[in-house]
Amino acid sequence: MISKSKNASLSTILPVDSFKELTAPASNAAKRLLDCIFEREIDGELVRVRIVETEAYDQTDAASHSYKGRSQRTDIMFGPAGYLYVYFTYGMHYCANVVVGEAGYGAAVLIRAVEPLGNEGLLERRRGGKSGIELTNGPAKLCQALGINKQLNGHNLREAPLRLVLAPQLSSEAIVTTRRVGISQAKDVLWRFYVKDNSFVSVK
DNA sequence: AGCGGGATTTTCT
DNA sequence: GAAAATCCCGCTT
Repeated sequence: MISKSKNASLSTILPVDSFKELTAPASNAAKRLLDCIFEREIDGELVRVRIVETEAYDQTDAASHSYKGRSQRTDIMFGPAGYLYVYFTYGMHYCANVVVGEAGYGAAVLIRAVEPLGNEGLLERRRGGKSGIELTNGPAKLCQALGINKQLNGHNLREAPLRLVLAPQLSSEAIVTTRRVGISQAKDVLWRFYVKDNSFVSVK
């Protein structure tokens, strides 16, 4: 039971929701998420990975699932920041996004690549024997490696079995900005970001 | 090293 | 009915 102190201010008692830093536009949050950590519990084991490549998608952007408004599929994108949006694509693959921005604004950041921080044996098994950068250097690859599927759509990233832990903002000199991958609308928008010189980045 | 096709389901027109 | 925020394999240079 937490008792209320007479003297302590409210801000020292209540935990700060760090996900409020994931503000719109989605491009802002996409840069903010570089270098941040996912902690995934799977098969009773813990795997930590570092985000090294992201893409921004928001409702002002023709390439975004949220562009044409809320639907059954995109509903989670219009919720508050800090939840997972998982979609299925090309008949085979899942892709993972972090919902960003205020509730009511449809925005999310696609996680395109992560760098494993230990326990790579588990990832290798889930990836059918692949190893090294092939474990997680693509949006569907990292979902397979981390066991992310539609069951985790709408998951709160403050909770097990998949937590997002924010790291300090990466310096702008360490971030490369480019066009997004695999889209046909809004091709020239520079909303893809990755950690400079990181070998896990999917497309250089 | 680069190109082409197949896998296979959700979503919207 | 077609396209899709992809990946992998096999064939050709």
